[in-house]
Amino acid sequence: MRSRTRRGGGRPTISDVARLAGVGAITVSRALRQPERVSESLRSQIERAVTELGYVPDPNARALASARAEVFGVLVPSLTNNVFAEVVRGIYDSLSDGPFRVQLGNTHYSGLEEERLLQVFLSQRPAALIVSGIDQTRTARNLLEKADCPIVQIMETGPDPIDMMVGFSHFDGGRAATAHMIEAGYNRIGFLGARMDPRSQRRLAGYRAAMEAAGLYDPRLVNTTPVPSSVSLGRDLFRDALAKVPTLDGVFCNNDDLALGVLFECHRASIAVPQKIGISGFNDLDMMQVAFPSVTSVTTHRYEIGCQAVAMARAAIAGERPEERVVDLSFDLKLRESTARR
Amino acid sequence: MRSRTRRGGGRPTISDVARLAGVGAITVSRALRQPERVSESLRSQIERAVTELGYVPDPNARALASARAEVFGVLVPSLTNNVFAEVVRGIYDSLSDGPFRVQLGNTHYSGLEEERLLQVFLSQRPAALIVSGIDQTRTARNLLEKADCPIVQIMETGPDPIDMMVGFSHFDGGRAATAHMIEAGYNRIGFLGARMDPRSQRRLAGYRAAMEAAGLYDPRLVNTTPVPSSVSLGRDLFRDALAKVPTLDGVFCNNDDLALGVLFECHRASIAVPQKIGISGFNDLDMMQVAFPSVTSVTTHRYEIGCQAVAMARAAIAGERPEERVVDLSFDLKLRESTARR
DNA sequence: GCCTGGCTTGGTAGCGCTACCATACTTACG
DNA sequence: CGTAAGTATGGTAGCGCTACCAAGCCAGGC
Repeated sequence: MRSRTRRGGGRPTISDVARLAGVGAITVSRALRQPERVSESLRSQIERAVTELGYVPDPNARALASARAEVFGVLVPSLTNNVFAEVVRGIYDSLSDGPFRVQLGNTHYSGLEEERLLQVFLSQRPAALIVSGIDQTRTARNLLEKADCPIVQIMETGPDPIDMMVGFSHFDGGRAATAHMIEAGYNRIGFLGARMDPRSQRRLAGYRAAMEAAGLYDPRLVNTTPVPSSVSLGRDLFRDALAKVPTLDGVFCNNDDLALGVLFECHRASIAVPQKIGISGFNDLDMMQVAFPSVTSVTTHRYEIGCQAVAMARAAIAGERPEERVVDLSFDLKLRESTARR
Repeated sequence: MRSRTRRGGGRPTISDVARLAGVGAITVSRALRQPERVSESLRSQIERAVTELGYVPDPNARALASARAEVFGVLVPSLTNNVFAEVVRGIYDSLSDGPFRVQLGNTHYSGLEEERLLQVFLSQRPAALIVSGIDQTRTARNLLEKADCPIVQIMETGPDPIDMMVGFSHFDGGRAATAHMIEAGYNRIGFLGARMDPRSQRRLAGYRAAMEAAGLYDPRLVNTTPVPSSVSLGRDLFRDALAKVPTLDGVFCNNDDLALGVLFECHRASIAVPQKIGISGFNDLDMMQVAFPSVTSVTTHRYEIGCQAVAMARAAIAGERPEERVVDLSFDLKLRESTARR
């Protein structure tokens, strides 16, 4: 184990390549990083030597020498939440054609954990940082402002970006879905919310704005819990809501998991959807349009958020900082059977 | 942008700490990595200096000097598949108390991509490697065998581990679910499979074994596609299966997404579950027990697989290589309403 | 013919850390 | 009291790479 033979286990180094190609080490370095700055003939010689030796540059040595690691630090609050999984997938896919690696951190929705991970990430001098949300703690924000690399805040847009932002308005999403339900003829629309992170809070605020605008707001309609979201939680929250407000005729759910739980519970209790109860979700997972009845939801462009964040960061790294520092990718309200009362 | 002021932007180095604490740099290094080898008094002096300067070691310099990065390389075929998301979560959670970072790679179910990522990961000299599946290409296997770090193959068990293994038998899982359906009185049980990666193939083999043992196997019952799994695909495959074999009275689905699609389609087409059609899934996502009717599925201990893989790798790094190199975490068949024909 | 400026190439000196060895000081033992 | 075998600390020499600067070469303009 860990044989620690000095000389790194015999892996070829840049000097080995240089010797074989009959050039200086620095020329090999250049040929690999900026091929256009090396003459055609030397370049092909070097390429041959690289292939022959199976040379792969050591990213650690590279990072140390250049005081910059080819790493994108990515901080998300959850690894299993499909929304963030999609964002992360977008990031990975967008980065796969370049030299950059991804360093993924799971904050578990904790500001403290975010600060800790930021410290760890920053110690590597990443090429860019992508962080979720716009509600960083004071300390985290300070760390980010001092970091000399591009920063992209994702998932939400808002005023006062640290550097760049890609997302959409959760408030508007919540309001649009709720307004649609009101228009569809529902009056006693409950709000079901799990976890209640800042984005959930803003969806709730959007719900409230729509309800108040229609003169329908009633705090007894709001059902939230700090517990993480799940399908079973959706069922439970719905049962509670119905017990508390028997006249309930619709629910706007914080996310699709909850909405699915509501839908199943309606099936089980033989509550007609959309006649007796209307259901709207948030995020528009694939299953929402397959469900029976299909479920109204707010499509969020999460994969695209990941791609866009990477694109902006890469532009900034290349010195072409985008003019628009805040990009709003918006959302689409998908109207489906679950709210088609009339 | 990338100011590249030599001297790394003024971050304190180990020498700064050493100077402030009035000790040698190497003693600081030791105090941080093996505190027990430094005297009480010096240690507290050093700790004070570290705090005062806000010193954070540079992992790149550390990796370069010690020829070993404190990184766990993790290769999974998908980031959005809940199964792997859970595994990855287990890995992250288990690693969060130590010095190790995680380097995650998405192979997109491609052997070639796996080889490429392995090259990239290996160039960092990771502390350990966790790879999904047991069907690595010849090249990938060679790379792994030559890598001088612990290797854990996860998700499946099988003969001939490269180093260590944690998983379960997909064949047995598929057979158990199918056998249960047969016992429950279903005869014309279809197999619905998406993606058909090696693990899906083995679940199919398990299905086939159970069907053949009962004298019920009929190739026309098998419906597979290389297309990635989704709820809508489950619906489509089910429709096809039913069109092809109108006497179909049950389906064993490759995974829960497909099963959910089948369930919704049954609702939509007013096909009674479990009377007319029995449904069994695989993986047991949270929603399966909430669904109406609740859906029989095979619980796989994916979070635990991640934890166990890390535990074994860490033991190996510490020189305490576990005696059992192959750990089978098995599965649980959860019998629910969707197969309760009688 | 000489100088200027652009291009290509190479040498030197680290980046921040740790492996290895050396040194001082201690304790145990004959 | 001398020696062996620890224990605690420090110095030196890199790890493999790149930033910075220097140098050589050519073309073009005076």
